[in-house]
Amino acid sequence: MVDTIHLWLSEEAVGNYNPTAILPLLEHGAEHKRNSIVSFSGSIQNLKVSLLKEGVSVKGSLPKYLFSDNIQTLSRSSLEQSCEKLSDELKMPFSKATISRLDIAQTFLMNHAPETYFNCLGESKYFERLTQPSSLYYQNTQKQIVFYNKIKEIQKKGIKVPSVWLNQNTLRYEYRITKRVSKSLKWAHSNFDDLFTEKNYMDLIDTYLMQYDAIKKNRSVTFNLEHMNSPKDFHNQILSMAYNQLGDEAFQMIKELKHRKAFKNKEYYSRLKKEIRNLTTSKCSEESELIKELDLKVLSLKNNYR
DNA sequence: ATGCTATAAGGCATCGATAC
DNA sequence: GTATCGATGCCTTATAGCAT
Repeated sequence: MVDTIHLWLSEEAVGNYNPTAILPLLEHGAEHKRNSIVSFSGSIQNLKVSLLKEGVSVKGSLPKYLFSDNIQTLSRSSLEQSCEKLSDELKMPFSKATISRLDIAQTFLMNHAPETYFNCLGESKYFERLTQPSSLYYQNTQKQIVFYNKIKEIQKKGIKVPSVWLNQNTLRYEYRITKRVSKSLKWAHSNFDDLFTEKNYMDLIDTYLMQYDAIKKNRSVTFNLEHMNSPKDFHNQILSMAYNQLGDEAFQMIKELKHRKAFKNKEYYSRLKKEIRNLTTSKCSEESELIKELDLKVLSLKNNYR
């Protein structure tokens, strides 16, 4: 579940903080001097560590740190284990470190090539959708959602593909909170040890699933006599087909209308959009097989609670 | 169906500190 | 020195809920 993390442990939280004593514990240790301010940097395994006068910053992937790859995702107990390992190796209490970035991620084995699923994943409120050749991004200033081909990414980095993934379609879905972690999760604070409680761990999974859910899924619309019981149904199906054909264009048009202040009241724009959403997700449209498969696989994470 | 309002979420400006 | 990053508080916007 949890992949990359950024931790900050302030000098007060450490107690007897002495950067020079910790430096020998790091690999590739180096000293930096700028404007007569001295700091140190180095790493333990894959984690990048900076020792500053004000405190310690640690950045990197926790499952890689604990298991040397991020195929496995961290359970709640292994999260706690990674904290103990880190605290042990650096001899500092990292359970009280604050989290400044948190990535929740999972790799799914799919029936088709990862890229084929991108088209079914439409807009998401508050995010800008950006397509790349082998990845799909949703961005705003504090969060990021990414879908990508995990094997391709591994190969790009020149790492050997793990045997369990050979010849598999690996779709990775990541949800990254890059700013204001505690606010985003609605927690009073976001220290490392806040991740270990059952409630919070479940929060992470819920948030991850909710973000997936919030992405509008593109459906295929076909004229369907089954659900046609009134003239209104007929109209609605025709409308729904038209909107489906327009795709995102309809929403762009509403944006433009809004820019021109075309409607009398500001809430009309969101209501119109909601109407369109309802229409295009109604009975007369059909969920694609691809989305059904992805839905099933992502939502099955609920079973991995705890 | 239409209008008003509260709420919640992200954006933006700013500040202080770090990185280069 | 300047560019960048993270935290914070306030502002703006989208939307849901309620009332007409």
